[in-house]
Amino acid sequence: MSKSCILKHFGSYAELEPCHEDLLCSLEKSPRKINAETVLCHEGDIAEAFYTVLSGWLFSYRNMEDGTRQVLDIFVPGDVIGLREFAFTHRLTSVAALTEAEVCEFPKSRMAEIFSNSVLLSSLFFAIGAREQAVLLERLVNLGRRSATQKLAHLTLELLSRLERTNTFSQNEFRMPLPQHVLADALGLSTVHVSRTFTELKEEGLMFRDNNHIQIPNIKRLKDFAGFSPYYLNESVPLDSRN
Amino acid sequence: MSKSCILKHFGSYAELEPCHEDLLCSLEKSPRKINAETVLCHEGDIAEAFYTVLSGWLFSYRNMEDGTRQVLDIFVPGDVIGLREFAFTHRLTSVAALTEAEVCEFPKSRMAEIFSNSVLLSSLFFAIGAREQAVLLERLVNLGRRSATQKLAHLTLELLSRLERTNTFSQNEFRMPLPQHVLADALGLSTVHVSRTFTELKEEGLMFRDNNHIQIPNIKRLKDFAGFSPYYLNESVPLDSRN
DNA sequence: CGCCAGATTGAGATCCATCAAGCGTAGTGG
DNA sequence: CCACTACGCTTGATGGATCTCAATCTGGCG
Repeated sequence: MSKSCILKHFGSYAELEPCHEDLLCSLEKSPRKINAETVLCHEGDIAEAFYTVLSGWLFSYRNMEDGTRQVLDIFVPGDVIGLREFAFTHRLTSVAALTEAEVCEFPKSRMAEIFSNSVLLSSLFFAIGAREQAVLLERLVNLGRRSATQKLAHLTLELLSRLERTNTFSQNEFRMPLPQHVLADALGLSTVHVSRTFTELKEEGLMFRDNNHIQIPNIKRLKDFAGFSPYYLNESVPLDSRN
Repeated sequence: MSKSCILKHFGSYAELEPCHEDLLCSLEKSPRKINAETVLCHEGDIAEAFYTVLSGWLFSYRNMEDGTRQVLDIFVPGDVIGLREFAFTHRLTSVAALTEAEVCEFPKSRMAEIFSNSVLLSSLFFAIGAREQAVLLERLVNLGRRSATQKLAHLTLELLSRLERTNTFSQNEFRMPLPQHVLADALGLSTVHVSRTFTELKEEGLMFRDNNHIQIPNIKRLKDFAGFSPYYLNESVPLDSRN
């Protein structure tokens, strides 16, 4: 976490040369701390910047008229927040922090520099947008055609898989700082049912949760159960680094 | 439909100059006809090209292990198919035609020409990707937090709104060539329930469907009912056309 | 005329939501 | 140190939305 986390993230897609690293770093302003449970931006705000996540977890959501809420993204270190608002003047969703977090602002207007100076970085940004789409797609499948237990297992596996990209840790346990009501709003369930679903997964021996700590005794068994295949997160076109 | 439909689509986002038009057109191969009900590509195929839709409707889907299916995109003339596979070597979904259709292949590898030759077109492609994300986002909200009647109304309004971008027609009726089982797979419902839902909407006087023909007596009332706001489809940053 | 796919309708079952109560832990103030 | 509170989680009972299975209907088409 010492250097720009975005470099680590981008570097996991393609070999970056110093000129690319300089350009990327020049876009990031100095990091800004956010407390847990605070809102970074509101739906409808003017959208002038992206954010890159240095540390901590955040999530985006939409508040519905009937008082319910839909959680749309969950952001972990290395992610870019708000890329999709490149095409919009206003924020499509609100964003709030789940834990204490650090983000770097990154003015939207400077994308033009990327596009005019580096084909590789243009491709990379485009690829990251494409990957975000793949994640949304998979979540659509999750909401549309899976049971509550599968939904919960699948989302957990997705997050575990995404964390493995930039962090390394024991494969079968990790910290997932999402309270049950956030999971509920991400999966289209009620918080009560999320609780029941966790106990069901526990009784099946598939997954254990204690105070935000997740433990998975047998990853393969859980993946089979949830219908999870990680290729939508990990397989990617190698991009060469000419320019 | 005489000229490239993609020009019309791209032109609706920004003022295109002749050089842009030439570059775009040079990417498109000659159109290819597809019969209704045939598969254009399969999940897992090598993904070497995008397609632009000249005419007709298509959809993308994922077949699940348990025999169910999730429909993920619905494509209408002017749309780009497969942009998100820029970052993947293999197709994430299968794509099939709903009606007789014409598509133009567009080799993925040539995106590099776009990135190196035109900042405007790079921005435009990026913006189109962002807009696709916004559509997926909204569909996530739809699946997660709305009732069956709202889901169906919302999807219909989305398609109507998207058609209005490139076509012009009477605002309160249009042809929507999606059989009920496709709607069911798009909304995470059973076909039986889609049928019931249509009759419910009919009884409420909100929406009528007869043989793929949709009629909406009072658009505003339906939008209120469905929680539909079109800003995620229509509002966009104006991009200037330098370079 | 018969057939087939799409659509409708009915009855019963299932999954999940809602409401309500209770539990445990962390924090707060007296 | 001890109420007191607040929040997240759990558990039970009940109801509702939607699914499944099955039968029927309709329109197009060979």
